[in-house]
Amino acid sequence: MTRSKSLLINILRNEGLRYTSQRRAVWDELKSSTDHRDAEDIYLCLRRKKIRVSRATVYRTIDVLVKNNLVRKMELGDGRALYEPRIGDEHHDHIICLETGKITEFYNEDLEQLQEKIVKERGYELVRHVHQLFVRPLKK
Amino acid sequence: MTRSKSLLINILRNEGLRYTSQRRAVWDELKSSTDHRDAEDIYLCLRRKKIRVSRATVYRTIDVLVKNNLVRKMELGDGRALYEPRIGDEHHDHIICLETGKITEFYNEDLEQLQEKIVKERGYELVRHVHQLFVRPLKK
DNA sequence: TTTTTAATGAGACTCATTCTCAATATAAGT
DNA sequence: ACTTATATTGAGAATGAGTCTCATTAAAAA
Repeated sequence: MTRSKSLLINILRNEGLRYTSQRRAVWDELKSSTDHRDAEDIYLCLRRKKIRVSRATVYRTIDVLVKNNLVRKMELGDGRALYEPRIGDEHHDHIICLETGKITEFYNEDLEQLQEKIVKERGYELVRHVHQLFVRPLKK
Repeated sequence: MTRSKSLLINILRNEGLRYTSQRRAVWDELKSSTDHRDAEDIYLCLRRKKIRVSRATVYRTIDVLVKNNLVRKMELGDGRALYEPRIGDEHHDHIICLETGKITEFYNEDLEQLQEKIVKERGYELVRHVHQLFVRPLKK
């Protein structure tokens, strides 16, 4: 049994959920690439591979994976969301190029601490954050 | 003619758009409060005041106002958006309390500069950014 | 095995938002 | 002012991501 397979089994067990072929397939598909993909893309790729799974199950499974930090959800702000596998990865935010659509990841410790400080000063504790930088290539 | 009325007229002129009672009504409604409100709320408030306007026009008008910086759009990430008037206001981001739903605005110069630095290092120019801190009240 | 209970799939549904297009209103031209 | 040309509007249909329902199917327990 591979490490990531047992990882999935453990997560499902902790959630009181069963280990099914569909859940395995969704997780396998997600971790097959480090791209940022939407649920529809995952669904279509599985169907193309002749794996019987429904959209509902793809959405339901991704929710479980996100909740258990196997997958990171990135909301685009217009109602769409992209997902990427978190195979032992560090937290990061995204730079989205408006011209090319390219998505770059970034992480900055000062920025993280600044956020913590800002909410603490106002009597809050940070649960999660959304931080996206929409950019254009610098003209030379 | 009030300052904000002529402001709207100028914006519409620049966009090659006509000054209509509906567009005036949407802007009047938006600037009547500094709250973060959704398009449906604007629509319903106008209807309650017996102003004849359609949802389509509310959405269309808000888009123009956002494009011209009379209104700030805040995307909640789940497909909904809230709007607030920008009457000579400074840029700010939002802290959203997950328990009470309360929205607090914040602005931090260091954070703004850090963002600029992060994208510049990667050969980009910052166009806009989305930054939301989802929080919980600190337990005493 | 048999039983119990959870998971699945097809498609209906939701909800914010956008689109369509005939009817109407605005601004320009005279 | 009046007419004309064109932009705007409204009602409701359409969209699209995501969720829900519930009869059927599949895991796990007994």
